[in-house]
Amino acid sequence: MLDIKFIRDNQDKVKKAITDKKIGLDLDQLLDLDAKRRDLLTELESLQATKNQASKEFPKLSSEDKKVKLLEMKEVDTKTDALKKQVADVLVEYQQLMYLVPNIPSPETPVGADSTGNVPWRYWNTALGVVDPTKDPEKAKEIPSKFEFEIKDHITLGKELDLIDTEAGVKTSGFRGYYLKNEAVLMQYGLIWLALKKMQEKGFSLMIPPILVRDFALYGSGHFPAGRDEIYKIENADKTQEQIYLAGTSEPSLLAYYEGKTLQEKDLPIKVCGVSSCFRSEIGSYGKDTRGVYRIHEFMKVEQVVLCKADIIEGDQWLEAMREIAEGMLQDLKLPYRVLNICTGDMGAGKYKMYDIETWMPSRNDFGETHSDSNLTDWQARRLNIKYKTIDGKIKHVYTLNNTVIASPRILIAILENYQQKDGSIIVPEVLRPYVGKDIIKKQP
RNA sequence: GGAGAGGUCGCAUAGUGGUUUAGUGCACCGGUCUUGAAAACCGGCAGGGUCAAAAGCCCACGAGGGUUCGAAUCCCUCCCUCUCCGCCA
Repeated sequence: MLDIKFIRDNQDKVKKAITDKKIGLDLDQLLDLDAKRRDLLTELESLQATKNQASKEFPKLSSEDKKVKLLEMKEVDTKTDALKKQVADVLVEYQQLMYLVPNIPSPETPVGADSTGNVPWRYWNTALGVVDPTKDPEKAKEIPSKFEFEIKDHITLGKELDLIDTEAGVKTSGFRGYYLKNEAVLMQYGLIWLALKKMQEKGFSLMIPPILVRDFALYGSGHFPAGRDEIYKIENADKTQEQIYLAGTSEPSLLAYYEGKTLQEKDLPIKVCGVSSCFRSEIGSYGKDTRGVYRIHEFMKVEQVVLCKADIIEGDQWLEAMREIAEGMLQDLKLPYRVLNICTGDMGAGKYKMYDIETWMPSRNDFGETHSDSNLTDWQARRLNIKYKTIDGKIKHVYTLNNTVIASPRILIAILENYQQKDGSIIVPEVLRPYVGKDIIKKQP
């Protein structure tokens, strides 16, 4: 959500953001409603002032005057009631539109219609380290893993080594269901453990947040109303109960922890790290990535969230800091990856600046998204009413940022495929060996 | 599932129809004093809307309705929290 005053004063910027982000919103309609809202409120306020004044004077009046006053007030009440209804109606509509107004993208964000507009700007692998593709495009092409033999995809590897069973998963859970088995289970928990330890060392407080959430949390994070289809709604036997949802990430709950709070500037930044299951309906992507465990309905994720001062420079610094933490995970795992500057058409409505990190997945012969790093400035904080008091006593909304630390099993695709050997075995990444208890996963004879 | 008690500033509380522009304490911030700190004292310390801004005005005591000239206070509905009992990983 943006400040209505900002919207009024910066209509061109907002309209450009709506166009660039391809949001279905008529800003003029919102501005008309806003004007109407203010007119009605002014009118209502003057009626209320009349009423307040009359009530104060009432006890002092003579009984004759009281009778006259009562009649007058009845008229005021009638008008007030009618006006209140109008205001309420306008406010509902106004609020609905306000929820749709996108954040203004950063000056560094490329304008583009879809994922083809995203700009890769940083590549990495163990051998070459960081490569800047603008300076060294040939070297960037060398980042992906090379194989001297015909590779297998994670589905085949997972089946042969008894690590992933999608057939049984589909039988039990339906389309996109899966079972993780044996070393894959240990790897997933090892990854989560490593991620949590790293985040604690970086000064983040660890949380296991609720993933069953009320709708305010999803409105707050920006997943509602636009992304409603992505979210599972829980069917309650008791229909009178409040509707709850299965969140697709711990971000809504991590943010909702601070909903309605006024923090102190000295307590910022707040750094939290959540671990949770994540649920996504994947409605709207039925035909995409149907094989394996790339696009699935449930997975586990360690997520980092920062609440910082309302300062563009500081926000940018945290976006980079969180990107480095995520890169650190991939570097620990020695997996080749690249970082993309996400363009306007591929970023969410609330985002100011966004990076995706994509990890090399040999069977796709491409990088696949494994991390998503976003700065939402105060867009979420306005929805969630998360403020702080500055040292000189001003009230401002915090900036919020979030990024993946590790998401599994998607990252297992990269691990299994990049670490596969000619004989069909998989070398366990060094950092995971203590958790898996072996150096290599071989086919059982 | 049954019974009860509550929801007022960060926390704790006062407030049972008009003197409430919602009081007090703790915490917090600033100051005086002090070598520094503590203590004491002084001051600040409640959000939202309207407005270019300030003043003013309006709204806000869980939410929504109602009674009343007037509601934190009375009534209704809902939500939430806590306590006890029951059930339960």
